[in-house]
This record gives sequence, C-alpha cells and structure tokens, in this order.
Amino acid sequence: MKEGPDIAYIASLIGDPARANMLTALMSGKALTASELSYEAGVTLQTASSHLSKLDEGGLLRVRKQGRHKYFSLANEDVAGVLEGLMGLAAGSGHLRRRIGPQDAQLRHARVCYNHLAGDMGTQLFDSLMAQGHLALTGDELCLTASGEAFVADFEIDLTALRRGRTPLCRECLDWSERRSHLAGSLGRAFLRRFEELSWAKREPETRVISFSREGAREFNQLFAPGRLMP
Amino acid sequence: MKEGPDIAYIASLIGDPARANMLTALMSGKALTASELSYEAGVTLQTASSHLSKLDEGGLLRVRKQGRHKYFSLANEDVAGVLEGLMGLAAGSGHLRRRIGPQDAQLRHARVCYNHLAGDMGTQLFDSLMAQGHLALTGDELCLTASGEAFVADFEIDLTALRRGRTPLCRECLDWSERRSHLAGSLGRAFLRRFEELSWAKREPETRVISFSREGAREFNQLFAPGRLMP
DNA sequence: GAGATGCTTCGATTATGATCGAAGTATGAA
DNA sequence: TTCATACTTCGATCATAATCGAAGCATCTC
Repeated sequence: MKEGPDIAYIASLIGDPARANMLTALMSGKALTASELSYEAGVTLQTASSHLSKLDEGGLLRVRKQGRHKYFSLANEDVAGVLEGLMGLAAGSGHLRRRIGPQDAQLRHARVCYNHLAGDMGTQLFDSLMAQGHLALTGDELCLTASGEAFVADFEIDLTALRRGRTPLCRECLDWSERRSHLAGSLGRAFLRRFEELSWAKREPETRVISFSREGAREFNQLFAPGRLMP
Repeated sequence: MKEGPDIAYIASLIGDPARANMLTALMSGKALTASELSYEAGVTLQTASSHLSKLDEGGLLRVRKQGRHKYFSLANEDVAGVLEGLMGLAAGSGHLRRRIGPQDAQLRHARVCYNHLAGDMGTQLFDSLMAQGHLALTGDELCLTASGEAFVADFEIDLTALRRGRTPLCRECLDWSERRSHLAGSLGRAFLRRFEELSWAKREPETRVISFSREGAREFNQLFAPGRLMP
C-alpha cells in the first residue's frame, strides 16, 4: 500500500512542455496574464487556460484577478526551489532543449530566480555576505547579523519595510548552474532591486537573463569581492 | 526560442506513477534489483525494465551489474533532493495518495532519506548539532567544527574513514515534512548507521520508516536535546 | 548440458491527455 | 448600449506512451 505525498501527480504537472514553459517564464518572479503565458507556451489561449487550471489545482500557482485580467505567479519559493532543482538535474545529465548558445552562458552568469539574483553572480553575493559575517546560520535559520544590518543600511536597503512583509528576510536557494546557495527571501529580492536602481544591472526583456554593465560589475566585484575571507 | 534545461523531460520521468513508486523506494538509499522494483511499482518485470531504462537515460539512476542481477540506486543526492522537494509540494498542497494513516505519521517522525535520518528526528539532529557549534557554515560549505570532531569521535564514528570517500562529509538536505534542513552527506549516513548499531533505531522492512526504541529515543533526546542553545 | 532465474526487447493494444474550433461569460472602453 | 478584449468551458480528434504476452539473451546452479 503506497502512502505519502503523490510526487507523480506534481511531477506530471511539470512534465508537460507547455506547462513547463509557463512555469519557467514565471521564474522571473513577475506575474503574467493567461494571454502572456499562452504565448510563452506556444499554445492557444484555451489550451493555456486548461493548463493553468491544472497548475492551480496542484497548488503550484498564485492567482490574482484584476478586472478582466487574471495574473498568475508561482505559489511560493518552494515551487521555485523544486524547479531550480529539476533544472540542475536536466543540465547535469545534459538534457537541454537547444545546444549551448549565448543565452545559456548568460543565464549561468546572472539570471533572475523568482525575483532574486542567481547564477555565478548570485552565488558570489551569497558567499561574500557569508564570508564577511553579514549572514550566519543560527540553528536552522539563515539570519542577517548585526554587521549585516549595518552593511545593508549603508547600501540603502530599507530593512524595516522588508521585515513588515510575510516573506522571510533571508533564505537559501540552491542554484542550478552553480550547485550552491544563492540568497533568496525578501533581502535577496531587495538586493536585485537595488542593483537595478543603481543601474548596475538590468533584466533582459522576455528572458531571465540579467546583464551587468561594465561599471556595475566593477562596483559589484568591489563590494562583494570573490574569495574575500573574513578578517 | 526556448533554451536551457529541459525540466519537462526530467519531470515527466518522475510523473509516471510506476516510476515514481520506484524512485520513492530508492529513497531508502538501498540498491534494489529490477525484480524488486517491479514489485514496488506493481507492474510486470518487462514494464519495469522499460521504465528503468528511461530513468537511467535521464540520469536519475546509478546502475550496477552483478552476474545476472542488476542493482539500481538513485544517481546522487541531488536526485534525492528534488524528490524531497516534490514531496514537500505534494504534501503542502494536500496531494497524498491515501488518507493520513499510521505510516504517514511515522514517516514524518523519522524516516530514511537516501541513507540518512530525516523527519522530525532528522531535523532535531541537525538543529542540535548546529546549536552546539558542532556544525557551522563557512562560506557556502557546511562544515564539522573542531568541537564537532571531538563530539563525533566520542560517539565512535570514524571520521578518517568517512573522509576517504568521495561523498561530502556534511551537506544540508531540505526535509519535506519539516521544511527545514536535516543532515545529509557521509556524516549524516554515519549517524544513522550508528543509531542502528546502538539499537536505538531500526529500519522497518519494506518501508522508509525508522523506528526508535523507547530507550533509543531517550538516549537520542539526551544527546541531541531539542531546543538546546549554544552556551 | 539442462533447467531455472534475472532481465531485455518486440509488437499489439488501449487508456490518457494535449489540442483547438466553437461557443459562452465577464469586464472594459467608447 | 455596443463592440472589443480576456478568459473559460465543451466536445471531438489524435498522438503518445504505459502495459503485458511472447520470445530471446545472459547468468547461475545442479
């Protein structure tokens, strides 16, 4: 007698190419309409509607209605985490949808993962913050330290506002291309927003690629030096 | 143009009930034969053979041949991690294959996850080791501290032997029932083996449930006290 | 060598689910 | 109010893949 979670059900939801494309598009963290998602999936609107209904029933989506528009986003970071893990497995076993191309390298370098920075630069951010003692693991929780609070305030991120939300401040997210953690949670999102505000980085339209300007990369590397050790 | 890892392919492999049952059986960390897995999946041997071939091509399995026997195990901890994540999503959205029964509670309490301890007791072990400073995050790595080495040696786990293998010593694994980390890696496995040696705990046949004896639970709680804070 | 056991491959069957045209409902704009 | 737009539902079509009986190959035991 088989008991326990029905992983086949959830996996089969992700296992359809149209639905997988929609979920991947939602990894940007943006909320998209049914029409936009049907375009992403390359199917008609009626087919997309049927797929979205299934994903919603599976608990993978968050749905918000605004007049005649219906906005879909991923339900939570756990969903994003599983999708990242599947990406890691697919990449690790060489199951890619196209030959390695320019965008693939860009995705590995820096990309948006549910609104926070992922890829090479994402893990560099995390490593640097850990190494500088700005983040620490207390029990099971990833926490911002006192020195981290000062650092973040200097960087003009408003912690009070972040703490008002329900999203955890700091959370680890396993990076599919680096196979190590990058920073998720509201602080992770705030960092990406700040990089955008400073014009260090921008999101490429229609993709999850994040491009850093030359100046932005220089500033980023200065502030979050790779391989910096704790004093 | 869709680029990047083909998550639909990997997910569709997991999304078949027979294959999901086989993968779940392999979460115990044991290597099982094709015949055993066909029984687990409730299909004929020829069907199981076809499924196993697919899982192998997808990179989800490790296959070893011994005479006429063929042994299958999960390819690595990443696969186990994704399966745990899917379990979390299914459980979180209430998609269970049977109504909550006695075994479900047992699985949540203590179960084997790719050869290490998971569930309530698994996260308690992790939390306690972290709180006592025996484990620490250095950069991105989960490491055993000096005090942890002493603790482990006292507990009669041979670190020299563990370090000879290729498996990382310490690794975090996200627990589907607790939604927090439990200890994976060779040390995590060694702990479970030690609990078995001491007759504190035993694996229930044909399931992933781990049962602690009353005495074993008492000893475990004494050594890995819940809620113990760092001095 | 003969028979048993473990596993693979082949091919036919059939259940499943993605798909889209058509039609309908809900909302927004003029 | 009318028309346009966003989305849902229905039902027929058809491609796909799981399934198993049959047959074959590999290994083990007596």
